[in-house]
Amino acid sequence: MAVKKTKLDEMETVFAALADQTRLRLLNLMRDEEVCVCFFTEVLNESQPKISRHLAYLRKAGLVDSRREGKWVHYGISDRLDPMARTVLDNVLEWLGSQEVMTREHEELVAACCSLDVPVTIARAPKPEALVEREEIARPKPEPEIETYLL
Amino acid sequence: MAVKKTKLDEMETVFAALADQTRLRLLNLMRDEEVCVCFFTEVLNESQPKISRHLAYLRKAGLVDSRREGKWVHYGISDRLDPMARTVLDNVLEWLGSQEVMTREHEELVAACCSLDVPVTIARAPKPEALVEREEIARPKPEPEIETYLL
DNA sequence: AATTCATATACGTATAAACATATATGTTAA
DNA sequence: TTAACATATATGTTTATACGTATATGAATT
Repeated sequence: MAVKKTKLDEMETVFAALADQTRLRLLNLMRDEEVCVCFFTEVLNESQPKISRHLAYLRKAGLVDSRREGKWVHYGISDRLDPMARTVLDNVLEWLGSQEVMTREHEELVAACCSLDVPVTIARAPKPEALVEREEIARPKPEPEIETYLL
Repeated sequence: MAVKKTKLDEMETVFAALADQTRLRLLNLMRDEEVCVCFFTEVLNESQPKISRHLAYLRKAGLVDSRREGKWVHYGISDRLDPMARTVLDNVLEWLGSQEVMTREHEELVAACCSLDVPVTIARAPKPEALVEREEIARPKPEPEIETYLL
């Protein structure tokens, strides 16, 4: 016997999910696309259980979806949101994006994806595709050309 | 020694304020203009202390302002909101307005302002101006004409 | 000044939520 | 099968929050 969830219930749920700074920071990082848990943990410099718990909260609230890829789990903003919730979430991301501190954290994520010198915890983790592409565009790898020349 | 409030703090505060159904219902009623506390209590059919407490929460969060007029106190949406918060709140009101239950509650407020047969608790309370004007436009009073005719 | 009316706040209780630490669970490699 | 890696969940503690009931506070009337 499922309890019917009203729109007001949904509103309360969505705003409760947004009423926490750690969760806002998580949403900021996954603004462009899904991100692996280990990257959240690394960039936000928070404990793994804490990050995991907040991600679970966001998922239960319906704001994000998760996908497992072997040992790795990715979280991204849900593409099945109620239009109203989607609008509010867009507002949130814009508000976050207007803050230098949040912009900097997102840049740290980008840096973590592009840098070759990263902690072992994320060294082998699957990187967000869009950010990896940015790497290839911004920094063409010199190694392949050198090797080809030697051959 | 005031603690400096960051934008992330403000976001958390705003969304925490929105994360309660009673408070959402209150915002819905004051969407057009300020409303006297007694009308909130009457229309939402909730206890006075409960209403008062939630209004205080909204005021502390900066979403609403209050104004005393003798024995009566009016609450309305603040006109000094951060633009980002304002955008979110506008979308909240739109989300609320899309719900039949919320539309009906707002209509109850209008009815309470226009009806001549109301509980003594709000019979003498100052009515929201915009809604009163709507009364004059929508329902011209027949009594004044009858009285004038008798005279 | 006492009384009435309108609203704010106090008090006690129950529930929810955030957190650090510990541990369980799921996947992969050896 | 065991061990390593990545993530989810359990546990105990602290803090915040919502609520009903009671009371205090502020304004107006008598």
